[in-house]
Amino acid sequence: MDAKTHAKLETRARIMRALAHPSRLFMIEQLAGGERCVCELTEMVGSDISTVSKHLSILKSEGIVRDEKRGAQVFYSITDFRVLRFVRQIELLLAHMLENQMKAADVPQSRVGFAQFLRRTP
Amino acid sequence: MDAKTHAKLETRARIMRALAHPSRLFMIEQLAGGERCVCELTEMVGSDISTVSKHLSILKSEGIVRDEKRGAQVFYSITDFRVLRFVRQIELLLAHMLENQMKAADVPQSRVGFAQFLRRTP
DNA sequence: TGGCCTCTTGGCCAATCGACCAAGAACTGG
DNA sequence: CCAGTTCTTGGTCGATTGGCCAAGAGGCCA
Repeated sequence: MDAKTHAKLETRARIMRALAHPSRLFMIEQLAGGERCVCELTEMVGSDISTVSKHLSILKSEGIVRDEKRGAQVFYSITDFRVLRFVRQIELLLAHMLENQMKAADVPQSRVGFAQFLRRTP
Repeated sequence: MDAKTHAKLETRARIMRALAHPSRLFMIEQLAGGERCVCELTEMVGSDISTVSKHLSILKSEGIVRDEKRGAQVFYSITDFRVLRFVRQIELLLAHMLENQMKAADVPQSRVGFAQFLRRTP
């Protein structure tokens, strides 16, 4: 693995890591509906405000969100809504992977459809 | 944040976390070219074989790769190639976010194009 | 069988993460 | 100016991560 390749993968990994936390994903979903100040997000997430602030700074450091100070409040918003499409794709990915697992399981007579499987595992 | 929402986000986050490591992303890229046994991947990554094995088990536990034992070797392969498209999308995302940052920077006379910017920061 | 190869697992350790609290910076309104 | 609100930052602490080594399971072949 040469240095250039490693640098590129390191960058990819940093983005992934920034998105790899439920609270951060939650805030991104909330910001999909428009900008929010830190105290609003704190209320929604339910953690300490300092925790939320740090989560936001992680997202900001990766360029995923942008902040704008207005008075005493700081409003955060999504810089590129494509990131939203990106994180939501995981749902599709999961569905496909589940489907593959079903196939691999080699269910006799294929009596268990994917839809039924999904229904049974909420 | 209700329990159902949290569970869904937790799942998304787990996938992200599994992908949030340079070596794991590297192995996924390598597996794009077809199945590989652990020792081949170890050779490519350059870490200890036990480290590589653990990385693979993380990817496997999230259903991203599949393993098949043949003799003394264990061959890993990608379960759904959509995951490849997914991780590669980060490049596009990054490009768009950089572009946004350029706009936000409010460069006078817009003399610095995005392409030039990219060239200057390898 | 015995030695070799391949891989996984457990143990250990340093580094990082994520939570909260406390302190303080910055703005607002009385 | 002072009190109150909003937010960030530093500190601390337990949990998790990621690396290597050592041990052992399991397959292959002389």
